[in-house]
Amino acid sequence: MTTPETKPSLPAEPAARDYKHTLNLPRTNFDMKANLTQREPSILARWETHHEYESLRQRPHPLGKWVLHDGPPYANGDIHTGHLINKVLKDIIVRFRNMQGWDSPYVPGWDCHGLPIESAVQKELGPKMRELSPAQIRQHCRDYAMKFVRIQSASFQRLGIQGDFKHPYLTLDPRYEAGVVEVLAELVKNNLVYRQRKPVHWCTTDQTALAEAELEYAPKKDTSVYVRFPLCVTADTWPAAWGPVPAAANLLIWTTTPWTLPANRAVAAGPRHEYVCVRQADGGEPPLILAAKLAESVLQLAGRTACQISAPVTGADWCALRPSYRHPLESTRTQPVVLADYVTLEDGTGLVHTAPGHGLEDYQTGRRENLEIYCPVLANGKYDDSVPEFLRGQSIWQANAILVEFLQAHHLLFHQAEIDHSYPHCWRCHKPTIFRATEQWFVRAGGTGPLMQSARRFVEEVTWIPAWGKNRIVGMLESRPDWCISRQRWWGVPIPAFFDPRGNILLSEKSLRHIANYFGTHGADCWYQHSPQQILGGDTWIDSAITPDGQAVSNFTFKTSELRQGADILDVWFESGASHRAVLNETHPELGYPANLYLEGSDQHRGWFQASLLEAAGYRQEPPFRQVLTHGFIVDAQGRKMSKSQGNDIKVVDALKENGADVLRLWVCSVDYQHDMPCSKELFARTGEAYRKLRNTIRYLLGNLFDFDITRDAVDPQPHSIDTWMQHQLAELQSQVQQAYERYEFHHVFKLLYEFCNVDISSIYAKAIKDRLYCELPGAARRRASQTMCHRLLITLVELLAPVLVFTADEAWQAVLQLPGMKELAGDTNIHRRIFSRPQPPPAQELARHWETLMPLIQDGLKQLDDLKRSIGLGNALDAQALIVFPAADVLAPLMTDYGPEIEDALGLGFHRIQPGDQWTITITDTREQYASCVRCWKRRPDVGQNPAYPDLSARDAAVVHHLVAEK
RNA sequence: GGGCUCGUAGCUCAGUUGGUUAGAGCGCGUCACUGAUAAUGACGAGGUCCCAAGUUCGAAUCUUGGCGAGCCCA
Repeated sequence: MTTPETKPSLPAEPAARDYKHTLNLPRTNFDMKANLTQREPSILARWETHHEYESLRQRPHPLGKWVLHDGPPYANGDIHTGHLINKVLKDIIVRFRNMQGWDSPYVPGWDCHGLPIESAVQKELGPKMRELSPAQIRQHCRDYAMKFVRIQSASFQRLGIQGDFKHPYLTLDPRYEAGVVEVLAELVKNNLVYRQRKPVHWCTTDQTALAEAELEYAPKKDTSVYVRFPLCVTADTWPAAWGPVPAAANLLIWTTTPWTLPANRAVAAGPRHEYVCVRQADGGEPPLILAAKLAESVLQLAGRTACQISAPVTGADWCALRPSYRHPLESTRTQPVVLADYVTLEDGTGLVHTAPGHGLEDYQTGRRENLEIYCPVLANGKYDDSVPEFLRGQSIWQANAILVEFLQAHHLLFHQAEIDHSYPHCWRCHKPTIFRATEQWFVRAGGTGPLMQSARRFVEEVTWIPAWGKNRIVGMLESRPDWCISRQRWWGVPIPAFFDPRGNILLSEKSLRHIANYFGTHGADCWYQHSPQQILGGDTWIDSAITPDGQAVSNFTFKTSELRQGADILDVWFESGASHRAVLNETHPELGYPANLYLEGSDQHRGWFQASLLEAAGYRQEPPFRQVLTHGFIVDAQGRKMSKSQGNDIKVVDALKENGADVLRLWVCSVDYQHDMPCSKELFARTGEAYRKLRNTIRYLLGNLFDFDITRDAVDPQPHSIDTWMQHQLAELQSQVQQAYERYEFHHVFKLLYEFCNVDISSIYAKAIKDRLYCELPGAARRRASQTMCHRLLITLVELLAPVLVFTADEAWQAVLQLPGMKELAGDTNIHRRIFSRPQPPPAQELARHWETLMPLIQDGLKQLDDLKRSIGLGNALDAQALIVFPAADVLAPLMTDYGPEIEDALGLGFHRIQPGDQWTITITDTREQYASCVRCWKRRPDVGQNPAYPDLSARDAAVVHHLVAEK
């Protein structure tokens, strides 16, 4: 192809060459080489200067509003392949919705608070951090977050993501923070928030709560003890299978943390495990109760032998009798044996010492069984005064030895051993951590409460794609406990509770609404800088109060000068889960509640989807989203997860530099995102090849339209032509691609378009129309009809590819606008502001059916051509002819004078003959010895030289050239 | 250990309610063209449908059990 600017003026050469100038060879400025890495940034710059996003918003939207609400990525680190898949999928959706005629805005967001940022800042600051005030620490965190918002925003835009990047939503925006507190106010209003003790990881050296991410696991030596807990033996709690009711018996438990024994409040048994009563050889000792499977090994460990083991009873059957025991350290306390699913028989005795104040599972059992969440350990790791006297004021680390001594003295110690196990340590001081119950804020989200009921109803009202997403979230809701929303950190939205010196707490709907307003103006930082008087705006505040024992009191008068602010912040999931309020209603009210779609990785069933659903269920009548679409995770070429430590991760920034955004976007489009997606450099390279095919197809179409003015030259296809076949294929394609978009099946979009370019256009159609495009008179109806089809193909392809290949479609559209007549007709100077063209009416079904007869014939012809190539070295199909035999009675028989030339061209032959007969056959023969070759069209046919004025031309070419000469 | 999910040519994907010899495109190999030219066309070779057992006249498809992988929990 030559570009329009460069018309080579060849020197006078042999006559054969001269005819080349009489051909209509393709011309275009649209380069074969994409050069995406250079071209894309300049296209972005043009969109920016022309305010394309804003002008898209102002375009007419016949279908109304359709909102995809962005889940906020965490403002930490460069973008990775997870961002790539997520953001590109979102962008494809938003763009095709806009092109369908919806008003589909996109407001990107960032999750800016939370531990990872606080930790990163802590690492940067080092020991210096301890000298900083909370407000100063928060400022560092803010700077850190904003830096990565900028970095990620630039990367997203470089990927061609279109949206309101000038006005993103940020969870550290004061108005967002206000929205979060508003949601809290709604939940408080509906009595869904309470305060209670719960065990958290605790460092007794730093005297602080720790998050899971702040723990380092290291080997630790501990004393493990097997302890006798005296069973309360009664006839109706003693299973018959265990034989005669003894005078006394002991439960045998095992623990590696003897210091938690004072806080024991239950013993847990597994419902399906079997328990037995073991009577020992040395008669004096009361029988022991433990799991049947472990009985022998435990006795052996202690060097004992059993003389009699009873029949077994399952934990469930046993607990149905409501057995109880006496606390080993306080014999007046009677405590229950309860069931718990997590009891295993891997080690221990199958009976688990349960201290709800010192373990998460224990805590959950405690909540379920209404046990006291008892934690006698102070922040510094020493016992308080509620424990037996010999332990008071002792450090728990020393208490182990004291307790072992005590147990031994009271015949409660069955056996002890030293063990070496992996144990959590504080990442700062590297000392062992403990679980310690502290006061935390909760949302009543678990169980069967009203919030859960509402959440379950919401789940039914939402369309989950894929459908199993619903199962997944239902499963999670079913098993979830109440939601602990407080964290003992700095970087987040404070839980704005005030405490008076007597422990009364101010956290009411009224106070929260007031504070939300205050945060909205001053930002949540004011919590650490302003006094309660300033915040509450007066000397007294009359409101409901929560008393130290958890009761609600109304009309309580707080003296603001006496109040101090609580130090807890909200769980970041609560923050992002509030975006349906903070963004859809507060910071970007143009979006509106609810959103049509949330789209995130499948991990968000537990994360953002659930947080959003639960919060909305606490005070809304309608779920925050109508559809939820999930995608899988990126894995490497072997299907393993990507991780920096394994070194198999792909850097998006590098991949961008190597391939360009459109290739990465095409890759996202080409994979079935509902499952895991393998990703590697090689796969990007492969996608690059597919990209080039799409690009070249567009280039071919453009090149053949250089002299075609759609407003003047359009000609409907002749019914019995390959154009009509193409029109049928195109109509089919449009309907299938539209359907695939609507169903979010983008890999089908890709496959449909790619195969269409490869097969329908490149292999069949483009080949068949070459002769008429190149050799006929420019204005010949046959040529114009094919150009008309090329034009339709071009517009349709560019439109259908536009949501995916955003840069290439833009570039192609600019070339389309340069075609004759297009500027006036198209109107839209930007493809991305267009609404999909309505499909041309498909041709009559019978015409399509004709080609079902002809295509196999063409296939057969190709095979014969290949055979001739091998057997007699026939190189060019133009040196061959076809004899087409058709059944005389076939419906196609009268049409064969039309279809004959179409078959000739579809096979790229020089000549053909048609002949009635019994059945369809095609016979290809070599004509090199038979006919002369036309020097213009290279077809070898009998009519070459027919016109004496042009002895080296075929009849058609002679006529064309004659006409061209006459025109001059 | 539990919940959800996946496993079909080298790659990306189709395979309807079980039904002939499991398909497509790309890639690969060979050839052709040199007027889509760092492009294009043709032909060809590629599969233990992850494995095993079961149901059935018949299984890629249904059941069970493994193996491998991912996400979320414990």
